[in-house]
Amino acid sequence: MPELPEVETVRRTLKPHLVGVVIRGVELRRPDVCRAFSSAGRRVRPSPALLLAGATIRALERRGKHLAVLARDGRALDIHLGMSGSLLLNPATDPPHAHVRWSLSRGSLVFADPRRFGGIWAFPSLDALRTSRWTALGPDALGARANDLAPWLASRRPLKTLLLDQARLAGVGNIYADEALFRCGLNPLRPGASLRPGDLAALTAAIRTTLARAIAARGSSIRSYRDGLGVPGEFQARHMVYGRSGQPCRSCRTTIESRVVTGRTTAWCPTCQPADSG
DNA sequence: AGGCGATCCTGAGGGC
DNA sequence: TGCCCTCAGGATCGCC
Repeated sequence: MPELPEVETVRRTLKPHLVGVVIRGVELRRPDVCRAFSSAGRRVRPSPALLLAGATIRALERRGKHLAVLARDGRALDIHLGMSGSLLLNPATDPPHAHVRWSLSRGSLVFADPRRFGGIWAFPSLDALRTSRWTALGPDALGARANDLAPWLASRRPLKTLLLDQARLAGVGNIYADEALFRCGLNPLRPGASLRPGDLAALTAAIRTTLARAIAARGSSIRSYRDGLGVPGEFQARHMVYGRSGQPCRSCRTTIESRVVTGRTTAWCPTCQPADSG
């Protein structure tokens, strides 16, 4: 479920409640959603200590769709919400599939993930996290620059595929790829190599604007997404193409088309995003 | 290189 | 009511 705007919203909603807080204990109800590493980089068995038991939380950071929880003593967690994951502060009752629960000096934090495509990666240092889990991530999409997209001009892959590639640009998923392409009028099936330099600038701006507006609306709640306090987002009401296949374009009334591209349902307006324009 | 399908999972929703 | 099928905000792996 969560792409960059949702993860950023979780980060922002949790931050004021978590920074400076002490983690009293960690309950690993499903240890298999956790992967832990030693300072030598070796895979080790996850334990409460590796999942920040006893730590004071120093900061929450985000890169793409990854959320990092950093402790004052250096320990670091990388949390990925996958398709159905959530991080909830002080839930009244535990949500279904609550796999990890942190007891805090004030309250508690729960990681739940029904489909278990997400998970928690524990590292002894932020450096270890950055040089392993985050090393293959491209620049964060929220600050995308035209230069980041320049290599796309040499690719024959469709724009949709390029946007989903986290190694090129980190944070864009299925919703915001389609929404950003609509915003700049580019057809998702066009190869990167068909773009002109001006298109790169327009696409870069569209990515940044789409993500920023989605964050301002606190993300998109299609079915299950909630922020760190359990509140749904509101950006889904403003989707122009995602989930609107067969409905009239909100700009020109043309019927929205859809097709599977790289395994993901892709929606676009054939009039606003013509296949041959360029 | 890169494209494709299968795979990891559970749950919601539609059709019958 | 129940069963079966399809689909879902992600990412990885093996195979051509």
